[in-house]
Amino acid sequence: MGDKYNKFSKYFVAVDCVIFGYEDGDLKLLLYHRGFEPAKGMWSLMGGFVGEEESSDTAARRILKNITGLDDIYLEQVQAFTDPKRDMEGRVVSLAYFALIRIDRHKSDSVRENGAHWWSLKSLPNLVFDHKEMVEKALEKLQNKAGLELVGSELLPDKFTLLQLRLLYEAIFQRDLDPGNFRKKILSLNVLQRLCEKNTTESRRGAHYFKFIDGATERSFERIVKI
Amino acid sequence: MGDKYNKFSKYFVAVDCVIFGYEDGDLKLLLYHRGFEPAKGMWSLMGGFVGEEESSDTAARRILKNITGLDDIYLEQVQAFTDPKRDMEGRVVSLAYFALIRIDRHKSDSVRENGAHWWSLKSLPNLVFDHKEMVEKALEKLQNKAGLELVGSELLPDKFTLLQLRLLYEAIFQRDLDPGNFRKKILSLNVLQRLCEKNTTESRRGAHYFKFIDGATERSFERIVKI
DNA sequence: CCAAAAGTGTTTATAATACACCCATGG
DNA sequence: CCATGGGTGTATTATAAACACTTTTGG
Repeated sequence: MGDKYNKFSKYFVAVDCVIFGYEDGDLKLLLYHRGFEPAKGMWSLMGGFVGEEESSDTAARRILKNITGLDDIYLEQVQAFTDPKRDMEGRVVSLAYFALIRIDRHKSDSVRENGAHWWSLKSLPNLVFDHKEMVEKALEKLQNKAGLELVGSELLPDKFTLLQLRLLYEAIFQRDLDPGNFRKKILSLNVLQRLCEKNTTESRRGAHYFKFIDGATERSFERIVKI
Repeated sequence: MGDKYNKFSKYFVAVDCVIFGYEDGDLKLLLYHRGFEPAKGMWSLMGGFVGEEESSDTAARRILKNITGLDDIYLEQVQAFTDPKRDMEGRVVSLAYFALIRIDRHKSDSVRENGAHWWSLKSLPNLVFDHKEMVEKALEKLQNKAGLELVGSELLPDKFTLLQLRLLYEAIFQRDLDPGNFRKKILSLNVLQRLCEKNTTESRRGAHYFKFIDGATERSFERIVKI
């Protein structure tokens, strides 16, 4: 490489992952207890520095793999955070990502070893630096995505009831949705297949399980939740 | 500052601006002829490196001010481009921004001095590096914004006809819009004020000029163009 | 029996779309 | 007088939202 840019400054470049999971009717975030300075002992997003041979996407995947053991995680860039004073230990430009994780699949022991913990979105602890702002922007992005296509395959188990799917959407949009209208809307997308099996633990009558039809284009081009 | 991060690598951090303008019924991009290596002589977005005391937002504003002489430019971050090989001259992480410029206001002599030129979005030249991808992502963001709130005050002159506004929207969404329906939709937002003056140069009958009502919340919370 | 979710159907309100039609006027 | 955009009105269709009602079953 040449030296054309040598008069300009270089900075650390990090990624921070806003990791969404869904469990017990609650949208959750995977946070960890920082084991190093600065801000040692405080709660923070999962992050790390971008290596010389990798893009930020690759770095984010590497970090998620380390923590959760998962390879095929849905990942989307949120935005860059670049305030010169955002990290008191040095000039760090951080690229926020959001990830969707199926909690039932990830390696929970690896998560625990890393001092990580799932926190309900409704009661987050104080976060270091500008991580709270990252969470807010990531939630906006998630709402945007979920409003245009059916998420769920990235967050729910293989089979799930429409109640579970609706509760997920209510958690994402943080408001109630009409059960009847939601059911009709979702089924009209033709991306779910009803299974014969029923879930009898969450209602007396029992609700059919559904699964995503393989290969059904999830991007339905119809608005699922009006924004 | 400490030395906690010293084992990690540092990279150049740049911003590249996708500068939209509107003129003669055409959505245009301000590009410039690179005067330095690498890729000297090719067309490129306006860009520059982020300084030690500034955020990337500030850097983008500084660059836009240098080129156009304008201070109050609408600016939004698009996304980070981080491929390790995206710039052959060194590891440069670039943050793409999109800007909306009123061509009638900017300092055209300063633009010319910088070797810059307005190109119609319909016939762009080949761009260096990943700048074409930046333009595509920026247009997506612009469509998203324009679909949810009335842009125009950032791109059109102080007074304009509804024909001009519709042509702007058709340029942004790259499809035709029904004149009657567009008019009703726009006027129902109650953010435009009809002036007594008429424009008689673009139609025989003459069309009323409109202007944006000061302080009218532009974010109308109604969808202007369905996506 | 009753509460609670499952599942279906109906009604109303609102928004998107298509398009007809008259107006004004420069060439 | 006529082509062109200005401007208004209306019919049709699609979608969102509200909500009534019936079914099922464990406690």
